[in-house]
Amino acid sequence: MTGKISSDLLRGHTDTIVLRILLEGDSYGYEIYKRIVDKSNGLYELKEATLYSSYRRLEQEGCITSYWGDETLGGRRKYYHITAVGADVYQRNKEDWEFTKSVIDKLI
Amino acid sequence: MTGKISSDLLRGHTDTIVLRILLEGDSYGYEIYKRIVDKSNGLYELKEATLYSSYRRLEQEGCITSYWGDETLGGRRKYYHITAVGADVYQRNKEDWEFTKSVIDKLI
DNA sequence: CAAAGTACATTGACTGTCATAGTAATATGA
DNA sequence: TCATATTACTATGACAGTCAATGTACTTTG
Repeated sequence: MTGKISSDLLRGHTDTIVLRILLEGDSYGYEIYKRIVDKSNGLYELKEATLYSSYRRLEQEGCITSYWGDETLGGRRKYYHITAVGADVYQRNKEDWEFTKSVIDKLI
Repeated sequence: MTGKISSDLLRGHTDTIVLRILLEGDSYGYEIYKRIVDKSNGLYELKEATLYSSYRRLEQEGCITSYWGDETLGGRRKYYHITAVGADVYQRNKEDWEFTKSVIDKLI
């Protein structure tokens, strides 16, 4: 057991995981990153670059919107908010995951 | 539910699935393809091109060996045989999959 | 005051999947 | 018989998600 997950097995789940976190409330990039590391007990080592490209993708698709926090001093934070579209996509992705799991289990 | 699996969710499983089939005995490219379609009730629509690149990869890594069948007439068949290395890799991949499943389930 | 942590972002490389195309033989059905 | 489907293998180039590397800039900690 390597203790980390190959990026090929992660592929395609990043967006869903981000949406999942945003369902619990608005959050910003770095915090989302931290939440994922925490939630997976440090086992899911997805990289910041991967997340930022996920944010861009999700925003382009209308799954999330963004706004700057009102921190007047210190690092500015870009907050993300999940849209109705995003919630739908999350649900669908979750179902796809359950389905995929069962098929892979049959084949492996 | 689309009824098919997105290629991002499949990614990384092809090799393991091929190894799984070869554990049951030698087989050739096109038959392996058919077996996978069958086993998944047509739900796992992986493409031939994907499989052939998997064969190449697996052979380069020493996971499988190949030999031509002795069909004197008709389409020649290239048979694949799993090696000890391949069996090891299969086991490891299977464990990785179980592990990945649990982490993704926690995050999704 | 240096180092670590927070917070955002870009670039270009890598890799697995797949669309497309091609070759060539056999079997089937009209 | 002739067209079509099926079997069987292969190469090429595009695409997309992940990530390593790198950068900026501010704050906190030792």
